[in-house]
Amino acid sequence: MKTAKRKKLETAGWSVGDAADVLGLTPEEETYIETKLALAKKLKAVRQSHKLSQAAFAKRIHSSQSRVAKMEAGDPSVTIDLMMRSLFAVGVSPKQIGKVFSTA
Amino acid sequence: MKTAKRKKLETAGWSVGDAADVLGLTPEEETYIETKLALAKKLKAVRQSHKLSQAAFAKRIHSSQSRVAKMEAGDPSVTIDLMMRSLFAVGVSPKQIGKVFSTA
DNA sequence: TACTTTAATGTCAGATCCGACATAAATTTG
DNA sequence: CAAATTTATGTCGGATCTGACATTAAAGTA
Repeated sequence: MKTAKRKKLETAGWSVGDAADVLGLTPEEETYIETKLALAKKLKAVRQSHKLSQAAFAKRIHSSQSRVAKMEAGDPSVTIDLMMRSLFAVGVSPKQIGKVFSTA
Repeated sequence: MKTAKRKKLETAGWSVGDAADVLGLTPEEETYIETKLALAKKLKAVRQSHKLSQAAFAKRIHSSQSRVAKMEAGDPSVTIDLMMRSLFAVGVSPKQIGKVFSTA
């Protein structure tokens, strides 16, 4: 099943650059996952730079610890939408997010 | 109601830069909407550059004409997620999308 | 080591989103 | 102008996402 495949891929410890070439994912799926992982990384970096636990960060963005963990893991159950809204909520600008994509 | 307010704002012909200051939206809501409108604009530009009708474009991205119209209008019922996946589906790279954000 | 804090994983009900359809409005074309 | 094409708007069932909770695993501390 496709979702399972994705999950496996995402949680298996791939670094941001290399999710691409592995299994039968379409190019757009690969790109989507890479983008998500790049945002996940940014999210974690921002949280840590504020010296917040996942629980504290969750409170800040009106979410829950478990969902923050899933965001940072690039879990299939979280959307880019939520990640971007979370970044906005802690003051990261679209321009800064743009840089994340340029790196992806 | 908040959603209605958003809809009104988005469909009232605001240009990309100035959704910000109007009604009782939180800064992150404003940023979210601005980002969405920037993506909407990009989506329309890409579609037109390919000389495709919304219907033809929809077929290309496995969606429907009505949803494409809503995407290009920045309708509250569409997410940034869908817009980005649509852009990926027609070959726009994350880097190119990054530029869109830098402009937002 | 035991204790504390933090992070990861699974699940679920309610909320939101999506494609599709119908239909109306607008635009283009002949 | 009328016909054809394209775009806009409203709605809805099914699919997906979200916050919350429970539980476990891991990391830090005394």
